[in-house]
Amino acid sequence: MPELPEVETLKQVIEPQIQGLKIINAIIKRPEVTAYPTADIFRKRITGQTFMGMSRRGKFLSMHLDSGDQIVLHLRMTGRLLLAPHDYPKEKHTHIIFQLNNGKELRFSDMRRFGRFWLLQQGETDTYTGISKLGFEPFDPEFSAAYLKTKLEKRKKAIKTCLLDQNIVAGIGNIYADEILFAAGIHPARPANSLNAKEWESLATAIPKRLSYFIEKNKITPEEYLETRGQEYRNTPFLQVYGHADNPCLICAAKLCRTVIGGRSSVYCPVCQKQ
DNA sequence: CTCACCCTGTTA
DNA sequence: TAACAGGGTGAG
Repeated sequence: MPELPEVETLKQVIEPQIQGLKIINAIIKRPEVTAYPTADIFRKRITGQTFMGMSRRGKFLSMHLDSGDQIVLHLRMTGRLLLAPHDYPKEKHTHIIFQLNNGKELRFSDMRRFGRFWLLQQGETDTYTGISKLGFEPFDPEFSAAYLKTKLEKRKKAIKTCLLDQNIVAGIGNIYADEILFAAGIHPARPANSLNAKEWESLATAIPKRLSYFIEKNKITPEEYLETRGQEYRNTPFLQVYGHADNPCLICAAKLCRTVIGGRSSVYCPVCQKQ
């Protein structure tokens, strides 16, 4: 489900609601969703701890606890996090329930079970979540056309594949890669080493611009979020190319094309994004 | 690089 | 019934 804007939305909705609440128990129904440590150690260690805040890095979400421990979560394709009253109907595929001291529960559900939790203990070096290998945040002041160019100008891979590489820029997924490349006027299959200076600039501008636009469009109140069960907080009506294959391009009215790049479905305008 | 895989549900 | 789905990893 989530790319950077959705994880950011999730953080903005959930963080103010759990701050200062204590975990009185954790029910881990599917032990495999805790990648590290084991479900039993995970549960014992966090029980009794208090949520201090949340932070996002790329598509990872970290929940900071009072001891300095961090619960790290990656939602992958279909993971969801929902704060609900304890008697609120449970989603199908609910795998972890954090029971809180105000009668509410923070619940993780995930139909495809790809999502993963880690517990980083206070003072421990993170060698397992992958966060330490991530590239710049798109909103990092050091992120720039020069950075992209330096990292990618020798690569022959399709530029879209490079945008999906979390170790270059963190947080871009399949939908927003297409939206970004459309905004930048760059064909998704262009080899990275074929981009010119102007195109690196367009890309470096489009990345934070498009992502912040979608963060804005995704804004949702806690009430709406609960009502839709955390499912529909991506504002698909604002997507310009993804999911619009065969429709007319918003700029030139040419028919949008669909293709597969790096095994991922890709939509682009054959006129605005020349090969 | 491509492909299979981890899973289940939805759509064609 | 099969293809496809917003992610990431590991094998070949």
